[in-house]
Amino acid sequence: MIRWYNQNKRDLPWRKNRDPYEIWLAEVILQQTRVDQGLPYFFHFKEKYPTVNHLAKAPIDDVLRCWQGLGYYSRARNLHKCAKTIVDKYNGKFPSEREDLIRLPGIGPYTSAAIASFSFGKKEAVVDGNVIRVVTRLYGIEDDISEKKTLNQIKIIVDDLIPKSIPGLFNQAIMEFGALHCTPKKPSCHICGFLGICEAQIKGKQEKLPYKSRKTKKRIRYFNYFLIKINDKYLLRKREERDIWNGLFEFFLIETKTDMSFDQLQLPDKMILYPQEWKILEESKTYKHLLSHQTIMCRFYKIHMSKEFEFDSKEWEEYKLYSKEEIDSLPKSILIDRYFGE
DNA sequence: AAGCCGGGGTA
DNA sequence: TACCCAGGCTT
Repeated sequence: MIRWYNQNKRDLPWRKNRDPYEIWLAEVILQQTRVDQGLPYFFHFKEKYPTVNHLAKAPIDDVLRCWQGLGYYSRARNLHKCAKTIVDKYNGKFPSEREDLIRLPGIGPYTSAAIASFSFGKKEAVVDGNVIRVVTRLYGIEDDISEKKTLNQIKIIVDDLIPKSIPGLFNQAIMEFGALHCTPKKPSCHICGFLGICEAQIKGKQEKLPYKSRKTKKRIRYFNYFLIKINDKYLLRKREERDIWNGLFEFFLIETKTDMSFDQLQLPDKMILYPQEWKILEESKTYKHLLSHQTIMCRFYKIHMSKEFEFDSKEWEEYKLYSKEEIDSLPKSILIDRYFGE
């Protein structure tokens, strides 16, 4: 495995040194994210926030804006929380023990082992998607990886394999092997050093493993956004409920359970009461925005409002006016950003 | 233990 | 369309 790694490894920036800040930043960015997708974000974060102190001092909206487009935005909020904790409780220095690291926000079983082994040379085995795939194939484990006991079984195997002298190198090697060689589809078995040893390959089951029972079922939601512009400013609010895009900004939203035309929407009372004070200027096409667990069907309506219109009812209280320049600097979903960019 | 949280690449 | 990605948090 290590021989393969030395010959085939990618030249990745966070492998250039053992700085725990860089390792941590890279690992959090790469959670459920491909290296190619995360790479530009890593460079941007490192440039804008050279140390954990810079990151801790930044406003959360700026951090989220830098994170925009990466998804799973709780990662960005926890990244920021963690930076503050490192500065406040650890004097700006990352702890080296896994049991301390795992208590920090956004750092779980994988990331704690990654930082401890890569940065501090600790013998802590990482179990990520790559390791799960490599191990279930090599050992022919057909158990359901949705179950914790299967993951524990994998952990025991890797704990036994990981060498005392070079734990970090081994962790890097097995993950890189999974990412580049032992891939989910069409693994490179024909040129594999484990040919004839790998249980999955011997049985011809390499693409059947790992087996996962859990399937995420999708929910369809209908978003109707109103672009309300007054004196060159737009009405936006920050999403703060337990839902997608927590912490990101959006236009005035009416969500419906079914596909509805504008006439069918339940408009705010003030708009029903004073129909002469507003009108629709434009209706967008329907955008289909795919998330891994939801499908958002979305339409944007440009609404003209008279300057006398009063946003004093409860339905508007979360919303405030922002200039175009301010909106550029605010964190938004890719859906909003794309539409507004047009 | 199960459900939730994004966006993009690939077959 | 379905699955996956250097997972973690909440319930």
